Amino acid sequence: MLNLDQLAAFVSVIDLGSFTAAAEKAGLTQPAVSLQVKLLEQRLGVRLIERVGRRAQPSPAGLELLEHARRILEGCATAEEAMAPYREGAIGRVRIGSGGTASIHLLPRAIAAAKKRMPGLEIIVRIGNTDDILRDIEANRLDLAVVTLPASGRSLEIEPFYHDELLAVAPKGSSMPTAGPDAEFMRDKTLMLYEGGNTRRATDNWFMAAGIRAEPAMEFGSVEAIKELVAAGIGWSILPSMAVNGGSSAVLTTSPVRPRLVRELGMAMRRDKHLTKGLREVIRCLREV
Amino acid sequence: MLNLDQLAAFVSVIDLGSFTAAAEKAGLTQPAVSLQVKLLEQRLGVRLIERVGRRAQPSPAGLELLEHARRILEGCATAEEAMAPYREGAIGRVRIGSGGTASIHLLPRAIAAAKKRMPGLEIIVRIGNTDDILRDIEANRLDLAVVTLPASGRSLEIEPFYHDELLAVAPKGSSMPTAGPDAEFMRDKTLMLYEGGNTRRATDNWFMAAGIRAEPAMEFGSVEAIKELVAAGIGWSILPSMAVNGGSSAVLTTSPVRPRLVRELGMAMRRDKHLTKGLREVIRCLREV
DNA sequence: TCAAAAGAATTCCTTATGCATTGCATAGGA
DNA sequence: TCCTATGCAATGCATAAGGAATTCTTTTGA
Repeated sequence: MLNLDQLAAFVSVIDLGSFTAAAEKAGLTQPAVSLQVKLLEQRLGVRLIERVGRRAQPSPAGLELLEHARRILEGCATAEEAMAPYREGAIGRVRIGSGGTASIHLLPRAIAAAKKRMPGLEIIVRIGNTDDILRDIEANRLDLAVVTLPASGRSLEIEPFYHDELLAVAPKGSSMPTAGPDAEFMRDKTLMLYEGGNTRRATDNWFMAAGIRAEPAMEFGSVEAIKELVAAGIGWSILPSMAVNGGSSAVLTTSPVRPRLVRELGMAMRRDKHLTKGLREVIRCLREV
Repeated sequence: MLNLDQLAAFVSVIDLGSFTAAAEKAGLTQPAVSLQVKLLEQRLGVRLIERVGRRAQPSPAGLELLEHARRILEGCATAEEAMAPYREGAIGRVRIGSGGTASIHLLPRAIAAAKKRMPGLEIIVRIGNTDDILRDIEANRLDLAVVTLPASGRSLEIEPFYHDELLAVAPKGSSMPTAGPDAEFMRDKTLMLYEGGNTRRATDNWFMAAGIRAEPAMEFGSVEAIKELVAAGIGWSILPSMAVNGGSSAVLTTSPVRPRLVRELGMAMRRDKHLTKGLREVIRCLREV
């Protein structure tokens, strides 16, 4: 393999016309530079510098190598410069996987905060179900997951960071028990439940605890669609508070259920994940939400 | 100053997806490669490889460095190669790719002529199909290709240099129309055609022009094999004249077909190929064939 | 001003070892 | 029966220490 120090020494000698001068510039002694050039010549099997009289001039081969060498050295400089933004943290990429609800109502805030601190940060959000996302985390196709707990995986590290209460949601003006509706109360309603993995499981368990089996009239994969349906008076639902705490109070009536029902969101990463500046920033912003 | 060994180690690890594999390929131990990459990362102040579980993947920064590194390493290879013609003693080496027929009947003459002028010239011939050879030309694994035209490639320069007529070939003593056999005449014969890319295509077109679809009884990848079969009286064929103009007139009857059918051979090189003395010589001898 | 030789310093590689992840096997629970 | 959990062997990378090789400096000569 060629050696960049040797190439640089060679170029410098030609440019300055002297081994001694090149040595001085490089902070070395003259014999060191002589040796570098000599080794390069040996390596290529070609005489590169004609030591004639006082000035060091390139041989024909040296002349041609000069062009190549300059290009190579310039390429190295360019490469080094290209790395600087990454070092400063001015550039980076964080790939986040998340369920649909969090993507809409929770991530944007965190992402906005992170972007404010690191404007060059590139953030990619992939929406999917928990299993797929965790698989991508394990395969390092994603850097960070935001999922509803519980979640497991031997190579994963999971950090709960947000409690989100599930609320009973009814059309505007519906009568709601003051202590909050319980399972008994809800069973008579036309129920539309969100067909998300852990969120749905939590809901089922809540009914189950009261000895009731949840029998939703409809199941939807989209919280937003359910909100529309409830607002239209089709029926009731139980939805994450983060999804209904926006401007929807004008068309929906919400209340905590009895006993209260909370789902926990967590961040998941590979245990051995290397924390880049950008990733660290995003995690910090998520914790602060 | 950056270090080419480190860059090469880094690229190799990414390409092979493993430190251990890269080490093996480089004839080193795994810790050596780990160290190379680590030093490179320290030097640039950036994480380059995500050691995720069992696989090694490039980080965003690594991905960008990868492009630079490849360019730099290729530049080094080019530079080294450019020095070869200046090297004393070794006159050079020319790597030629060619189809089977040309390799047997055309190249030897040209090579002999070149060797006569430059006795020290080292010549390597690789036989293969046009696609593979052109790919090797583009990748600079070959210096010069001799292929049947048409051939194309963005980075290739192609120079036609030889017209080779395709002849009808029959067992010795077969009656041949004086004006030469046409497609109509040939269709009744037991046909054995050479299964080469452009040569075969030219033959098909010749039949097609007469409104006849070539229906060979057999197809062979070897012209020599077909000659044997024709000589044994199995059937007729249409073969490059260069393949049957040798000592085969004792066992074969040949004739130009009507209308005449000619295939064109060309030389192909990378457009930016540096012409060494040896390469120039070989090209000259090929033109003179 | 450059080249050559000998000793010194540094770099780089190898061996040995530890830690983490992974895949498979076996056992337990819904 | 299927899914989940736990233990074990295997694999791959990181680290540390010793040693080989390279590369530098000093000195001297042309």
